[in-house]
Amino acid sequence: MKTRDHILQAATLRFSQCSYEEMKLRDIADDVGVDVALVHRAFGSKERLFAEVLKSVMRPEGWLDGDLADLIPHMARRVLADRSSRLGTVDPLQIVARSIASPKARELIRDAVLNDFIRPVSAKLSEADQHDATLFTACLFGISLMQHVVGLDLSSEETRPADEKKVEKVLAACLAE
Amino acid sequence: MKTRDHILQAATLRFSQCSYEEMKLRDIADDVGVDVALVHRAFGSKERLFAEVLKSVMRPEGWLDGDLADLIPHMARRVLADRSSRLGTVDPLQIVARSIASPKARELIRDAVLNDFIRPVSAKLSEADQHDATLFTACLFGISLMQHVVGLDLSSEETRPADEKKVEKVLAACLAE
DNA sequence: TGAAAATGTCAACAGCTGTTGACTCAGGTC
DNA sequence: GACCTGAGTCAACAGCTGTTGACATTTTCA
Repeated sequence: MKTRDHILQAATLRFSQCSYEEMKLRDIADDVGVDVALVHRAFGSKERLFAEVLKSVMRPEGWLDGDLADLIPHMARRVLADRSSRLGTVDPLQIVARSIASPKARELIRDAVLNDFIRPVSAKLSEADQHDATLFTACLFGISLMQHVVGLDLSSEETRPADEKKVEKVLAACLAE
Repeated sequence: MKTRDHILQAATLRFSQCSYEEMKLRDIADDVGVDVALVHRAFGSKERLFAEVLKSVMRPEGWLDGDLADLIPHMARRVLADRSSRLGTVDPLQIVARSIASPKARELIRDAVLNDFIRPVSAKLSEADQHDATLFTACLFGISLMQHVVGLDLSSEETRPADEKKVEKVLAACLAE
């Protein structure tokens, strides 16, 4: 595996754990064991590095495959998953949620979310409605943000199944015509 | 009106337009027409200034007054309001949404949201459920974020009434038992 | 009045962090 | 061997921004 790939991998993990501003190139350099200058030069700039991370992570296998009926419970489960079951994994929702307010990252995220999430979801609707798909995405982001970034729990271990059902209902309400 | 109040007012407006990191003390100084040092000293630190803004804005008149049945349409309307109808106004949701990912602001926001929003909403529920109230808050934040920070529209002028109805349904689904 | 406290200014510091230029070194190619 | 290219290191720069100390000015009040 090339060093460049190691850098991308380390950056992806970092960006899913902290915001664009919090994420220092020197942290990645330490993770990989190289100099900061190399991290910078490998992608040209921090901004372009973030763009690469976003690109690689917004098209994962099975992200938006299959049916709407599968998508909703899948997302509900994912978004309520607790920290222990997410160790080491990378969640695109979290990367987006963490850096969405950063001026440098905002436009990149805007485009990625629109093209790689909202539009595909919209296309799955019987009457393709971008407002509905955007509402759906908004709620998903809000939940992910609250749960993983702010740290206010939306679910406890005991009530997990009922909580997932409720989130499914909320998400379904976004897409109902 | 004392200069300190002018500073607080300018800061409130600024924080509702950009994130904690983006908001520079020098901007406020220019707004008010004083030196940066004064802005800093008036509140002790940028962080304490933000805390004051948060405190002053999270207890506005009529924020959470009245019935649950009123709260839902009120929030639906507020969260879909377009830019022109919000000129000069300050929306607590936006202040929170814009800075929620900032490490310095995160804890302050966490406490404020929990104490001044989630708990009061939870108390209004027939069976006070904090998970439900948190889900409600999460969706609200997500929608506000998408609409006002990211800039992806959830509604257009022509479809406004129907869009508000849909958001009401989504919010109601969060609180249904 | 006169002292002291508050209000405010100015300039400079300090720390961080992305970025860049100069250099080294290994490996492949002619 | 000579040359060149790409990977990598090192040190330093540059710009920003919260913060602070020293000083000037106004207000307060005994």
